[in-house]
Amino acid sequence: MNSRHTPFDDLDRKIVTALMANARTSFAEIGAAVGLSSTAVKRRVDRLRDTGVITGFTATVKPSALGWRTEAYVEVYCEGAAPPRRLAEVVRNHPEITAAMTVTGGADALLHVRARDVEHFEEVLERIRVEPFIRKTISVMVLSHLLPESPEAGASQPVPE
Amino acid sequence: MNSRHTPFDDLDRKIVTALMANARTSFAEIGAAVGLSSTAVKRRVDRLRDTGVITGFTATVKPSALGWRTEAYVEVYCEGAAPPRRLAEVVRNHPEITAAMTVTGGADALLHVRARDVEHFEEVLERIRVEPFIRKTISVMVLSHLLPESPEAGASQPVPE
DNA sequence: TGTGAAAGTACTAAACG
DNA sequence: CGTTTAGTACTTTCACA
Repeated sequence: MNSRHTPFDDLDRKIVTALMANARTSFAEIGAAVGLSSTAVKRRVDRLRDTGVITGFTATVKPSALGWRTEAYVEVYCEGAAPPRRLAEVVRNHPEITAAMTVTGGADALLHVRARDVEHFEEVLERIRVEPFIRKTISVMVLSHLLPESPEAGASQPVPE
Repeated sequence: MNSRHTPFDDLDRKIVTALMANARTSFAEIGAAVGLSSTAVKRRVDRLRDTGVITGFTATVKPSALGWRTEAYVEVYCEGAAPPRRLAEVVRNHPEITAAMTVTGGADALLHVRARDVEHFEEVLERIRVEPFIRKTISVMVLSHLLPESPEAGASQPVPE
């Protein structure tokens, strides 16, 4: 996971693009497309993983198929100066939070939340609101997607239905 | 891509979880973990792909390593009733938009935008603002992440640095 | 659905330009 | 960095319970 500035050439770009399109493409097939032997491709992929450019390979799944049918963004307003370290701890306590970041604008942080349904979402919101530092939240529910959803594998684990 | 309600048991859940953790795990290894032969695992994975539960396999990449160093959410306000169909067309014209959805609240839509830097982001914003229907935008820049970033492979293609 | 066997591929490491 | 070679492992199809 060495994140130093290693050179990153056109071949690497093409390899990364191929693996993003299909993480199970064989090294030989990638090699044929970029003009390299399969072992050379493997060596580059190993290096891209070591340097932290490629962080993993994941199956992309339709969240609704796993039982996550409700999605929302929650703007979080904190008491006084919000220490990002403490906020990060709070965020990790709630598995339904699939992304969280500090932001510019009126709110201190923005959370992306997935829940089974609206009832579940309300329960998550209540849990978040009683955390220390949290003064106020404003929720924006997602109605429909205008682009095909990106994987977002990290936190969307299957839920029992 | 048949999205019918096919039964989805514990075995399927475990297989999906294993493939989300590592899309290159062999069928034999998954089988050993869930108590199935490799051929049985393959058959289930094939079915999960056919039914649209698993939509693909992708490499997860650190966006900053590909040259995307600026990230923002853009709330979009439209003129009159915003037709989602037309909005979807607009959104597809800008490759920097990595996610887009209609939402509740004051705004009509929320866009997730990635750019190389602030200058590039400003250029994207200007392009979006001159689209028909768009009346106003409010940008929220992402400062830092409180959770490890999820893949989001879809639109983050490598950019030349 | 499950299993095992067999054929074809792919992965990986080693040796070398 | 690149290549080829060679052994091992994985995938895939097929026949069958």
